[in-house]
Amino acid sequence: MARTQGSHSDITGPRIRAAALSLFARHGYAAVSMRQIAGEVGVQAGALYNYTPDKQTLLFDLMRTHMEDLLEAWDAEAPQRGGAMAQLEAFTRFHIRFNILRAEAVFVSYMELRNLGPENFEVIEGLRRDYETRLEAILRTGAQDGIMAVSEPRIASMALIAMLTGVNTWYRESGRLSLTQVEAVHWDMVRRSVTG
Amino acid sequence: MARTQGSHSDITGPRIRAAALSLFARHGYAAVSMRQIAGEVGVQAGALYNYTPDKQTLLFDLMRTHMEDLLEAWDAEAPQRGGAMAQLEAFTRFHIRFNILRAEAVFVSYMELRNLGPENFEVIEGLRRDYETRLEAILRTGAQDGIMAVSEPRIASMALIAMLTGVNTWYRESGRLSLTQVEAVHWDMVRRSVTG
DNA sequence: CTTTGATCTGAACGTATGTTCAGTTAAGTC
DNA sequence: GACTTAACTGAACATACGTTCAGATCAAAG
Repeated sequence: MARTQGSHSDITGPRIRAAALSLFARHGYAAVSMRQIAGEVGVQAGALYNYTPDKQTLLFDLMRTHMEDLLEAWDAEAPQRGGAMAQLEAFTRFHIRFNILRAEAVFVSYMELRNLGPENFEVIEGLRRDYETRLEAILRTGAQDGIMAVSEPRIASMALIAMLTGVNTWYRESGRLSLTQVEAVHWDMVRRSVTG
Repeated sequence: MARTQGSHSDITGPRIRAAALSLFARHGYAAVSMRQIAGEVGVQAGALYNYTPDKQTLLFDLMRTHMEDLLEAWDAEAPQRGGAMAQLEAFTRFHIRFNILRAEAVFVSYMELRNLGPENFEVIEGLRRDYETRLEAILRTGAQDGIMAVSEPRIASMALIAMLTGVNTWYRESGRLSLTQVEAVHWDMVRRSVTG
Protein backbone atom coordinates (compact mmCIF):
# COMPACT_ATOMS: atom_id res chain seq x y z
CA MET A 1 0.00 0.00 0.00
CA ALA A 2 1.06 3.55 -0.63
CA ARG A 3 0.47 5.36 2.67
CA THR A 4 0.36 3.94 6.13
CA GLN A 5 -3.11 3.12 7.31
CA GLY A 6 -4.58 5.83 9.55
CA SER A 7 -1.82 8.34 8.94
CA HIS A 8 -4.02 11.39 8.59
CA SER A 9 -2.03 14.52 8.10
CA ASP A 10 -0.23 15.47 11.29
CA ILE A 11 -0.36 19.09 10.19
CA THR A 12 -4.01 19.66 9.37
CA GLY A 13 -5.32 17.85 12.44
CA PRO A 14 -3.59 20.09 15.00
CA ARG A 15 -4.37 23.17 12.96
CA ILE A 16 -8.05 22.29 12.99
CA ARG A 17 -8.02 21.81 16.76
CA ALA A 18 -6.12 25.07 17.28
CA ALA A 19 -8.49 27.02 15.05
CA ALA A 20 -11.56 25.47 16.68
CA LEU A 21 -10.24 26.21 20.18
CA SER A 22 -9.51 29.82 19.36
CA LEU A 23 -12.83 30.41 17.61
CA PHE A 24 -14.85 28.61 20.30
CA ALA A 25 -13.15 30.71 22.98
CA ARG A 26 -13.81 33.97 21.18
CA HIS A 27 -17.34 33.47 19.87
CA GLY A 28 -18.71 30.41 21.62
CA TYR A 29 -19.25 26.90 20.32
CA ALA A 30 -22.76 27.46 18.99
CA ALA A 31 -21.82 30.67 17.21
CA VAL A 32 -18.92 29.13 15.28
CA SER A 33 -19.62 27.24 12.05
CA MET A 34 -17.65 24.37 10.60
CA ARG A 35 -17.07 26.61 7.57
CA GLN A 36 -15.41 29.25 9.75
CA ILE A 37 -13.07 26.68 11.28
CA ALA A 38 -12.25 25.28 7.85
CA GLY A 39 -11.67 28.78 6.51
CA GLU A 40 -9.16 29.51 9.28
CA VAL A 41 -7.25 26.36 8.34
CA GLY A 42 -7.52 26.92 4.61
CA VAL A 43 -9.61 23.90 3.65
CA GLN A 44 -13.24 23.24 2.79
CA ALA A 45 -15.74 22.35 5.51
CA GLY A 46 -16.04 18.77 4.30
CA ALA A 47 -12.36 18.14 4.99
CA LEU A 48 -12.92 18.58 8.73
CA TYR A 49 -14.81 15.31 8.78
CA ASN A 50 -11.58 13.44 8.12
CA TYR A 51 -10.54 14.52 11.62
CA THR A 52 -13.71 14.49 13.67
CA PRO A 53 -16.96 12.55 13.34
CA ASP A 54 -18.96 15.68 14.12
CA LYS A 55 -18.80 19.17 15.60
CA GLN A 56 -19.59 18.21 19.16
CA THR A 57 -16.88 15.55 19.29
CA LEU A 58 -14.42 18.20 18.15
CA LEU A 59 -15.43 20.29 21.16
CA PHE A 60 -15.39 17.31 23.49
CA ASP A 61 -11.89 16.26 22.41
CA LEU A 62 -10.58 19.79 23.06
CA MET A 63 -12.07 19.78 26.55
CA ARG A 64 -10.98 16.25 27.42
CA THR A 65 -7.43 16.88 26.22
CA HIS A 66 -7.26 20.06 28.27
CA MET A 67 -8.47 18.40 31.45
CA GLU A 68 -6.12 15.45 30.99
CA ASP A 69 -3.19 17.80 30.37
CA LEU A 70 -4.09 19.70 33.52
CA LEU A 71 -4.15 16.56 35.66
CA GLU A 72 -0.95 15.18 34.13
CA ALA A 73 0.89 18.47 34.55
CA TRP A 74 -0.07 18.74 38.22
CA ASP A 75 0.71 15.12 38.98
CA ALA A 76 4.15 15.63 37.43
CA GLU A 77 4.80 18.85 39.32
CA ALA A 78 3.24 18.13 42.72
CA PRO A 79 5.92 18.08 45.45
CA GLN A 80 6.22 14.71 47.15
CA ARG A 81 7.66 16.08 50.39
CA GLY A 82 7.56 19.31 52.35
CA GLY A 83 4.15 18.81 53.93
CA ALA A 84 0.64 19.99 53.13
CA MET A 85 1.47 23.70 53.29
CA ALA A 86 4.21 23.38 50.68
CA GLN A 87 1.85 21.35 48.50
CA LEU A 88 -0.84 23.99 48.84
CA GLU A 89 1.54 26.73 47.76
CA ALA A 90 2.71 24.62 44.82
CA PHE A 91 -0.90 23.96 43.83
CA THR A 92 -1.81 27.64 44.04
CA ARG A 93 1.06 28.78 41.88
CA PHE A 94 0.67 25.89 39.45
CA HIS A 95 -3.04 26.50 38.95
CA ILE A 96 -2.63 30.20 38.19
CA ARG A 97 0.32 29.71 35.87
CA PHE A 98 -1.10 26.72 33.97
CA ASN A 99 -4.49 28.34 33.48
CA ILE A 100 -3.05 31.62 32.23
CA LEU A 101 -0.88 29.76 29.72
CA ARG A 102 -3.94 27.92 28.37
CA ALA A 103 -6.54 30.62 28.83
CA GLU A 104 -8.52 29.65 25.74
CA ALA A 105 -8.81 25.99 26.72
CA VAL A 106 -9.79 26.94 30.28
CA PHE A 107 -12.44 29.28 29.01
CA VAL A 108 -13.91 26.74 26.60
CA SER A 109 -13.80 23.89 29.13
CA TYR A 110 -15.78 25.97 31.58
CA MET A 111 -18.21 27.77 29.27
CA GLU A 112 -19.20 25.06 26.85
CA LEU A 113 -20.14 22.27 29.23
CA ARG A 114 -23.80 22.69 28.34
CA ASN A 115 -23.11 21.97 24.69
CA LEU A 116 -21.97 18.45 25.51
CA GLY A 117 -24.22 15.43 25.38
CA PRO A 118 -24.88 13.68 28.73
CA GLU A 119 -22.15 11.04 28.33
CA ASN A 120 -19.50 13.53 27.22
CA PHE A 121 -20.55 15.87 30.01
CA GLU A 122 -20.03 13.12 32.58
CA VAL A 123 -16.50 12.48 31.35
CA ILE A 124 -15.45 16.13 31.66
CA GLU A 125 -17.19 16.52 35.00
CA GLY A 126 -15.37 13.45 36.26
CA LEU A 127 -12.00 14.89 35.26
CA ARG A 128 -12.90 18.17 36.95
CA ARG A 129 -13.82 16.31 40.13
CA ASP A 130 -10.52 14.45 39.97
CA TYR A 131 -8.69 17.75 39.92
CA GLU A 132 -10.70 19.20 42.79
CA THR A 133 -10.03 16.05 44.77
CA ARG A 134 -6.29 16.63 44.45
CA LEU A 135 -6.68 19.93 46.28
CA GLU A 136 -9.18 18.51 48.74
CA ALA A 137 -6.67 15.82 49.72
CA ILE A 138 -4.07 18.48 50.48
CA LEU A 139 -6.50 20.36 52.70
CA ARG A 140 -7.51 17.17 54.53
CA THR A 141 -3.89 16.27 55.17
CA GLY A 142 -3.17 19.77 56.41
CA ALA A 143 -6.14 19.61 58.76
CA GLN A 144 -5.15 16.19 60.08
CA ASP A 145 -1.59 17.38 60.65
CA GLY A 146 -2.95 20.32 62.59
CA ILE A 147 -1.33 22.94 60.37
CA MET A 148 -4.54 23.98 58.62
CA ALA A 149 -8.02 24.86 59.88
CA VAL A 150 -10.49 23.68 57.26
CA SER A 151 -13.90 22.60 58.46
CA GLU A 152 -15.21 21.71 54.99
CA PRO A 153 -12.38 20.53 52.74
CA ARG A 154 -14.62 19.75 49.76
CA ILE A 155 -16.24 23.18 49.77
CA ALA A 156 -12.97 24.92 50.55
CA SER A 157 -11.30 23.25 47.58
CA MET A 158 -14.06 24.39 45.22
CA ALA A 159 -13.95 27.90 46.70
CA LEU A 160 -10.17 28.16 46.30
CA ILE A 161 -10.20 26.84 42.74
CA ALA A 162 -12.93 29.33 41.84
CA MET A 163 -10.86 32.13 43.32
CA LEU A 164 -7.69 31.12 41.48
CA THR A 165 -9.43 30.53 38.16
CA GLY A 166 -10.87 34.02 38.46
CA VAL A 167 -7.45 35.42 37.58
CA ASN A 168 -8.12 34.38 34.00
CA THR A 169 -10.95 36.86 33.66
CA TRP A 170 -8.79 39.94 34.18
CA TYR A 171 -5.05 39.14 33.96
CA ARG A 172 -3.18 40.68 31.02
CA GLU A 173 0.51 40.32 30.38
CA SER A 174 0.74 44.07 29.90
CA GLY A 175 -0.93 44.75 33.25
CA ARG A 176 0.46 46.43 36.33
CA LEU A 177 1.44 43.22 38.11
CA SER A 178 3.62 40.40 36.84
CA LEU A 179 2.31 36.85 36.98
CA THR A 180 4.72 36.15 39.82
CA GLN A 181 3.26 39.05 41.80
CA VAL A 182 -0.28 37.85 41.07
CA GLU A 183 0.73 34.40 42.30
CA ALA A 184 2.15 35.92 45.49
CA VAL A 185 -0.98 37.97 46.24
CA HIS A 186 -3.17 34.92 45.78
CA TRP A 187 -0.93 32.61 47.74
CA ASP A 188 -1.14 35.09 50.60
CA MET A 189 -4.93 34.94 50.52
CA VAL A 190 -5.05 31.17 50.11
CA ARG A 191 -2.62 30.57 52.96
CA ARG A 192 -4.45 32.85 55.35
CA SER A 193 -7.86 31.47 54.41
CA VAL A 194 -6.89 27.98 55.57
CA THR A 195 -4.97 28.95 58.70
CA GLY A 196 -6.51 30.08 61.94
CA MET B 1 -57.90 56.16 21.16
CA ALA B 2 -58.77 52.69 22.34
CA ARG B 3 -55.83 51.60 24.43
CA THR B 4 -53.37 53.81 26.24
CA GLN B 5 -50.32 54.65 24.19
CA GLY B 6 -47.38 52.39 24.94
CA SER B 7 -49.32 50.00 27.11
CA HIS B 8 -47.89 46.80 25.69
CA SER B 9 -49.20 43.81 27.50
CA ASP B 10 -47.76 43.69 30.98
CA ILE B 11 -48.18 39.94 30.91
CA THR B 12 -46.47 38.90 27.69
CA GLY B 13 -43.46 41.15 28.18
CA PRO B 14 -42.34 39.63 31.48
CA ARG B 15 -43.13 36.15 30.25
CA ILE B 16 -40.88 36.67 27.23
CA ARG B 17 -38.06 37.89 29.43
CA ALA B 18 -38.51 34.99 31.85
CA ALA B 19 -38.56 32.42 29.05
CA ALA B 20 -35.54 33.98 27.35
CA LEU B 21 -33.57 34.06 30.60
CA SER B 22 -34.31 30.44 31.39
CA LEU B 23 -33.53 29.22 27.88
CA PHE B 24 -30.36 31.32 27.57
CA ALA B 25 -29.14 29.94 30.90
CA ARG B 26 -29.82 26.34 29.94
CA HIS B 27 -28.66 26.25 26.33
CA GLY B 28 -26.75 29.45 25.71
CA TYR B 29 -27.76 32.58 23.81
CA ALA B 30 -26.56 31.44 20.39
CA ALA B 31 -28.22 28.02 20.70
CA VAL B 32 -31.68 29.44 21.50
CA SER B 33 -33.93 30.59 18.66
CA MET B 34 -36.56 33.28 18.75
CA ARG B 35 -39.06 30.57 17.83
CA GLN B 36 -38.15 28.57 20.95
CA ILE B 37 -38.66 31.59 23.18
CA ALA B 38 -41.97 32.37 21.47
CA GLY B 39 -43.06 28.75 21.80
CA GLU B 40 -42.39 28.80 25.55
CA VAL B 41 -44.60 31.88 25.86
CA GLY B 42 -47.28 30.59 23.51
CA VAL B 43 -47.01 33.15 20.73
CA GLN B 44 -45.49 33.28 17.27
CA ALA B 45 -41.91 34.44 16.79
CA GLY B 46 -42.99 37.67 15.14
CA ALA B 47 -44.82 38.76 18.28
CA LEU B 48 -41.53 39.01 20.18
CA TYR B 49 -40.62 42.05 18.10
CA ASN B 50 -43.32 44.04 19.87
CA TYR B 51 -41.15 43.76 22.97
CA THR B 52 -37.58 43.91 21.73
CA PRO B 53 -36.00 45.44 18.63
CA ASP B 54 -33.84 42.34 18.16
CA LYS B 55 -32.47 39.23 19.85
CA GLN B 56 -29.30 40.82 21.18
CA THR B 57 -31.14 43.68 22.84
CA LEU B 58 -33.32 41.09 24.58
CA LEU B 59 -30.14 39.56 26.00
CA PHE B 60 -28.63 42.92 26.85
CA ASP B 61 -31.75 44.06 28.73
CA LEU B 62 -31.73 40.87 30.81
CA MET B 63 -28.10 41.42 31.74
CA ARG B 64 -28.44 45.13 32.44
CA THR B 65 -31.52 44.62 34.59
CA HIS B 66 -29.74 41.94 36.58
CA MET B 67 -26.67 44.05 37.21
CA GLU B 68 -28.76 47.06 38.19
CA ASP B 69 -30.86 44.93 40.55
CA LEU B 70 -27.66 43.60 42.11
CA LEU B 71 -26.27 47.07 42.73
CA GLU B 72 -29.57 48.43 44.04
CA ALA B 73 -30.08 45.47 46.36
CA TRP B 74 -26.61 45.82 47.85
CA ASP B 75 -26.84 49.58 48.23
CA ALA B 76 -30.14 49.11 50.07
CA GLU B 77 -28.77 46.39 52.32
CA ALA B 78 -25.21 47.60 52.99
CA PRO B 79 -24.75 48.42 56.70
CA GLN B 80 -23.93 52.06 57.31
CA ARG B 81 -22.17 51.49 60.63
CA GLY B 82 -20.32 48.70 62.36
CA GLY B 83 -17.00 49.16 60.58
CA ALA B 84 -15.34 47.51 57.60
CA MET B 85 -15.37 44.01 59.04
CA ALA B 86 -19.14 44.07 59.53
CA GLN B 87 -19.55 45.43 56.01
CA LEU B 88 -17.38 42.66 54.62
CA GLU B 89 -19.44 40.00 56.36
CA ALA B 90 -22.65 41.59 55.11
CA PHE B 91 -21.24 41.72 51.58
CA THR B 92 -20.15 38.08 51.70
CA ARG B 93 -23.53 36.81 52.87
CA PHE B 94 -25.43 39.15 50.55
CA HIS B 95 -23.46 38.10 47.49
CA ILE B 96 -23.96 34.37 48.07
CA ARG B 97 -27.66 34.71 48.87
CA PHE B 98 -28.52 37.11 46.06
CA ASN B 99 -26.63 35.11 43.44
CA ILE B 100 -28.19 31.80 44.45
CA LEU B 101 -31.67 33.33 44.26
CA ARG B 102 -30.97 34.58 40.73
CA ALA B 103 -28.75 31.79 39.50
CA GLU B 104 -30.00 31.96 35.92
CA ALA B 105 -29.41 35.69 35.58
CA VAL B 106 -25.94 35.38 37.14
CA PHE B 107 -25.06 32.59 34.77
CA VAL B 108 -26.25 34.47 31.69
CA SER B 109 -24.63 37.74 32.75
CA TYR B 110 -21.29 36.01 33.08
CA MET B 111 -21.41 33.58 30.16
CA GLU B 112 -22.93 35.65 27.40
CA LEU B 113 -20.74 38.75 27.55
CA ARG B 114 -19.12 37.84 24.25
CA ASN B 115 -22.48 37.91 22.48
CA LEU B 116 -22.87 41.62 23.17
CA GLY B 117 -21.83 44.33 20.78
CA PRO B 118 -19.00 46.61 21.93
CA GLU B 119 -21.26 49.38 23.31
CA ASN B 120 -23.54 46.97 25.17
CA PHE B 121 -20.50 45.13 26.49
CA GLU B 122 -19.08 48.34 27.91
CA VAL B 123 -22.31 49.07 29.79
CA ILE B 124 -22.38 45.66 31.48
CA GLU B 125 -18.66 45.77 32.21
CA GLY B 126 -19.11 49.18 33.78
CA LEU B 127 -21.84 47.89 36.09
CA ARG B 128 -19.67 44.93 37.03
CA ARG B 129 -16.80 47.27 37.85
CA ASP B 130 -19.14 49.36 39.97
CA TYR B 131 -20.03 46.30 42.00
CA GLU B 132 -16.40 45.26 42.42
CA THR B 133 -15.57 48.76 43.53
CA ARG B 134 -18.09 48.50 46.38
CA LEU B 135 -16.12 45.59 47.80
CA GLU B 136 -12.78 47.22 47.04
CA ALA B 137 -13.84 50.27 49.07
CA ILE B 138 -14.61 48.05 52.06
CA LEU B 139 -11.19 46.42 51.85
CA ARG B 140 -9.44 49.78 51.54
CA THR B 141 -11.26 51.15 54.56
CA GLY B 142 -10.43 48.02 56.54
CA ALA B 143 -6.78 48.33 55.62
CA GLN B 144 -6.67 52.03 56.52
CA ASP B 145 -8.33 51.32 59.85
CA GLY B 146 -5.70 48.69 60.54
CA ILE B 147 -8.18 45.85 60.96
CA MET B 148 -7.46 44.19 57.61
CA ALA B 149 -4.23 43.25 55.84
CA VAL B 150 -4.85 43.67 52.12
CA SER B 151 -1.89 44.66 49.98
CA GLU B 152 -3.86 44.73 46.71
CA PRO B 153 -7.49 45.73 47.35
CA ARG B 154 -8.48 45.67 43.67
CA ILE B 155 -7.15 42.18 43.06
CA ALA B 156 -8.42 40.94 46.40
CA SER B 157 -11.92 42.16 45.60
CA MET B 158 -11.94 40.33 42.28
CA ALA B 159 -10.53 37.20 43.92
CA LEU B 160 -13.16 37.23 46.67
CA ILE B 161 -16.03 37.83 44.26
CA ALA B 162 -14.80 34.97 42.07
CA MET B 163 -14.68 32.71 45.11
CA LEU B 164 -18.17 33.64 46.27
CA THR B 165 -19.72 33.42 42.82
CA GLY B 166 -18.26 29.94 42.56
CA VAL B 167 -20.93 28.72 44.96
CA ASN B 168 -23.41 28.99 42.09
CA THR B 169 -21.68 26.21 40.17
CA TRP B 170 -22.33 23.52 42.74
CA TYR B 171 -24.90 24.60 45.36
CA ARG B 172 -28.21 22.71 45.34
CA GLU B 173 -31.05 23.29 47.76
CA SER B 174 -31.20 19.54 48.36
CA GLY B 175 -27.49 19.39 49.20
CA ARG B 176 -25.80 18.46 52.47
CA LEU B 177 -25.34 22.04 53.67
CA SER B 178 -27.95 24.75 54.06
CA LEU B 179 -27.36 28.10 52.45
CA THR B 180 -26.72 29.57 55.91
CA GLN B 181 -24.00 26.98 56.50
CA VAL B 182 -22.48 27.69 53.09
CA GLU B 183 -22.46 31.38 53.95
CA ALA B 184 -20.73 30.63 57.25
CA VAL B 185 -18.01 28.50 55.66
CA HIS B 186 -17.29 31.17 53.10
CA TRP B 187 -17.37 34.03 55.57
CA ASP B 188 -14.79 32.11 57.59
CA MET B 189 -12.51 31.89 54.58
CA VAL B 190 -13.10 35.50 53.51
CA ARG B 191 -12.46 36.85 56.99
CA ARG B 192 -9.25 34.92 57.43
CA SER B 193 -7.99 35.75 53.94
CA VAL B 194 -8.01 39.49 54.74
CA THR B 195 -6.69 39.32 58.29
CA GLY B 196 -3.11 38.65 59.22
C1' DC C 1 -72.54 49.72 18.65
C1' DT C 2 -68.79 51.77 16.35
C1' DT C 3 -64.18 52.95 16.33
C1' DT C 4 -59.49 52.61 17.53
C1' DG C 5 -55.11 50.71 17.87
C1' DA C 6 -52.38 47.49 20.69
C1' DT C 7 -51.46 42.75 19.97
C1' DC C 8 -50.68 38.86 17.51
C1' DT C 9 -50.70 35.47 13.36
C1' DG C 10 -48.86 33.24 9.45
C1' DA C 11 -46.29 33.33 5.69
C1' DA C 12 -42.47 34.86 3.43
C1' DC C 13 -37.49 36.79 2.86
C1' DG C 14 -32.62 35.67 2.15
C1' DT C 15 -29.10 33.43 4.33
C1' DA C 16 -26.79 30.05 7.05
C1' DT C 17 -26.33 25.62 9.23
C1' DG C 18 -24.12 20.48 9.95
C1' DT C 19 -23.24 16.80 7.29
C1' DT C 20 -22.64 13.67 3.15
C1' DC C 21 -20.37 12.06 -0.88
C1' DA C 22 -18.87 11.28 -5.69
C1' DG C 23 -15.03 12.77 -7.71
C1' DT C 24 -10.25 15.12 -8.06
C1' DT C 25 -5.51 15.69 -6.55
C1' DA C 26 -1.09 14.47 -5.24
C1' DA C 27 2.20 12.29 -1.98
C1' DG C 28 4.61 8.21 -1.07
C1' DT C 29 5.78 3.13 -2.26
C1' DC C 30 7.20 -0.35 -5.32
C1' DG D 1 6.71 5.66 -13.97
C1' DA D 2 2.66 2.97 -12.41
C1' DC D 3 -0.14 2.32 -8.57
C1' DT D 4 -2.48 3.08 -4.23
C1' DT D 5 -4.94 5.71 -1.22
C1' DA D 6 -4.95 9.57 2.16
C1' DA D 7 -6.47 14.15 1.71
C1' DC D 8 -9.29 17.33 -0.06
C1' DT D 9 -12.86 19.82 -3.16
C1' DG D 10 -17.23 21.47 -4.43
C1' DA D 11 -21.78 20.88 -4.75
C1' DA D 12 -25.80 19.27 -2.80
C1' DC D 13 -29.18 18.00 1.10
C1' DA D 14 -32.78 19.17 4.29
C1' DT D 15 -33.48 22.17 7.82
C1' DA D 16 -33.11 26.18 10.60
C1' DC D 17 -32.20 30.99 11.49
C1' DG D 18 -33.49 36.34 12.60
C1' DT D 19 -36.42 39.50 10.94
C1' DT D 20 -40.31 41.78 8.34
C1' DC D 21 -45.00 42.81 7.40
C1' DA D 22 -49.78 42.78 5.57
C1' DG D 23 -53.63 41.45 7.61
C1' DA D 24 -56.66 39.32 11.34
C1' DT D 25 -58.30 39.79 16.15
C1' DC D 26 -60.38 41.74 19.95
C1' DA D 27 -60.51 44.48 24.43
C1' DA D 28 -61.61 48.93 25.79
C1' DA D 29 -63.09 53.92 24.96
C1' DG D 30 -66.57 56.99 23.15
